[in-house]
Amino acid sequence: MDIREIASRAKVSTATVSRTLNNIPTVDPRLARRVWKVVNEVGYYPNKLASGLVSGKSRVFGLIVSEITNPFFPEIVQTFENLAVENNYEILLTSTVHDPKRMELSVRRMIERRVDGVAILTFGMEESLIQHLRFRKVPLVFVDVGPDFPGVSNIRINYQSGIRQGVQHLAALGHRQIAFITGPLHLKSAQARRTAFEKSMEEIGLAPELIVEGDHTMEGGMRLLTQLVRSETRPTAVMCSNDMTAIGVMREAYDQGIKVPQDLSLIGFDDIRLAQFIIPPLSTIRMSQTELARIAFESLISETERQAALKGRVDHELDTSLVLRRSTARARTSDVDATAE
Amino acid sequence: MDIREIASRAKVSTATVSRTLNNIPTVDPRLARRVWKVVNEVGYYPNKLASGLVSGKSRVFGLIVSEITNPFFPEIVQTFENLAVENNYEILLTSTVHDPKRMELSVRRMIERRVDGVAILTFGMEESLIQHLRFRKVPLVFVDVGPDFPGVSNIRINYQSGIRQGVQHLAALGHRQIAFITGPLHLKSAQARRTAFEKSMEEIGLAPELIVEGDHTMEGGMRLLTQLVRSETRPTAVMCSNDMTAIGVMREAYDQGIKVPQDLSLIGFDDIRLAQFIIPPLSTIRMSQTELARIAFESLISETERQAALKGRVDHELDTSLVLRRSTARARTSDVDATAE
DNA sequence: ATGAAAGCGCTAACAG
DNA sequence: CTGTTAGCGCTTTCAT
Repeated sequence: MDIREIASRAKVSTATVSRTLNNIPTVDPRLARRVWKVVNEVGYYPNKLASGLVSGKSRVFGLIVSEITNPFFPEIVQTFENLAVENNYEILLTSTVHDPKRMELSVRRMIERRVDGVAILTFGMEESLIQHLRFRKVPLVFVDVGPDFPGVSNIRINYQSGIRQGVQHLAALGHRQIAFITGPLHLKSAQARRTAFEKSMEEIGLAPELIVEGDHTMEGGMRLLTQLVRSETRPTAVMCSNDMTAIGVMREAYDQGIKVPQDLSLIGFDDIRLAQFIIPPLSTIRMSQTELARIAFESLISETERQAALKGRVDHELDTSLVLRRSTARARTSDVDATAE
Repeated sequence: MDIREIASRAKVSTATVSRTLNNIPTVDPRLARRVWKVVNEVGYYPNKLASGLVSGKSRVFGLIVSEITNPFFPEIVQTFENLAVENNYEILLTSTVHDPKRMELSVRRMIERRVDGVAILTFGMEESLIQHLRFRKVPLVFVDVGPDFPGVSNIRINYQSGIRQGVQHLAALGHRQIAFITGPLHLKSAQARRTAFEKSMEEIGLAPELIVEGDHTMEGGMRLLTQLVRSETRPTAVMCSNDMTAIGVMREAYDQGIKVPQDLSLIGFDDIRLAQFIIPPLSTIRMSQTELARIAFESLISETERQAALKGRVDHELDTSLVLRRSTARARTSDVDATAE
């Protein structure tokens, strides 16, 4: 069942069938009706491989993530898919699982399928690979780390806004010994979070001294809590570079009989869904995953539909902000007294 | 840059280029080398839309899930993608978000992109939609609910094995009042779990009386724990039809000052990743998501590569089993005494 | 073993 | 506004 068959049954040309299917407004409504009738009767589904081939538009957007099982991503993928459906696109989902080979393969797969744009949400990507995409004029959108080329856009995260709120919240609760567990510092996003923490502390006259390097995993959080708790100046609150780390901290605290939030206040980062489900619900800095996905998708759409002439690199902004749940509490006054006496 | 360009640069025909790229063994190694050399030099990536169009094989498998953000699915999607990469396929991921329109759209999208097979992991799908796929001879694989057509395979979950282990574990711990929170009973999979529970209880001479209908959400779990706790025969242990429900129970128990596992033993179902992260780590019945994905993928591959003649409906089996963590404990002897006196 | 050539199903000029 | 027609880039007979 192909377009010719429909054309002959509806007694029009294939061009007319194509036009009606694509909602070109210039077709005579009477012919259009005839076409739709046949299309519905025979259950005709146009072949997108064929139309993509000839039109040069596949109507597929690539989405490269680091790991689908990383709780940060499902929400993003879902939102991306929702938007794809609304806009009549498909999504080609690919994960790098932190493997350079796999990353290269991702790019190759995108090109072979002739995607119309790709969102790269891996927090880091080799520049040589990007060139492959740019060479083919595929619109690209990155988070934070996009290189400065025409046609590649960036979503700049405002880490400072949320982290400052977190620090000030803790300070307001009477905390002075506030620790920070970073992410892997080879990631720019992890560096940015640490810097934001340092700045926020200094702003209010606190020394950002209790900073330890984590790895954005639960295991890392567990290990580092142990380390922090043994240090000379034991923190009364800890902020983490992501939620999984905070969850590790919470778990280890539980195992050691340290009560969150009574004995230790805790703030995460990202606001993955899981943050609401754990006990106690985790206060965290939200970096909205649905917003992120939406911005990425819209960037791609607008870049795709723009005339080739005025390809630009647009910077988008995404704010972060504190969402309070139940993992923070006032610093123990007894501690303060003890120090005071 | 197309196959003709490569052919002319390598001084061979396009047919030879095509053959070498597809690893057809009959090409002269000397020619093949020439071709590969040019391909690599110019960075040629064959157009899969074109090859799909002519060969009739898109090398895309559809994967329909109910919701990407449902913690049950990310592991499945990741495994599916891993296997796709290994086998040189892409995955067309679609979610129904419990919306019949969206479900219909999913099927349409699959057909329009000419997928070579589709795995339907939505626990329920209208038969009329399935016909669209079957009409086009697209191999299908379902979980539990696949209709009895040639070319559609089924993965049968053995709910009984794991649920029996759970019940017996609880019984061995001295529990007699064991409640069960079901899923939405319009789902066959939820019914099957309840039935398995009833049977397991009866096997050991316990009456499966404390059964309440949930909805597989955390909120449902919270609500139903409240209800159970107020009932005349208050349970000392509860099993849930899925992990999210169990997490809701745990959360509500925490809020009410009921300690898990000391005051209440709890067992979930699925073994989503989250089960390990919550506090205390949740004991649950594992239905391996990676295994499920692997079986689905392999079913599709083998059905795709089979000669059209011998299309069959293969049934696959997936076992479930108890994984013990820290949400169960011995029933309070004081309670038993109290009842005895 | 290799090449020439005929399409796969569709869109987009172009002509009418 | 509609139809004719020339491809899109590739695979696959069919000859050679």
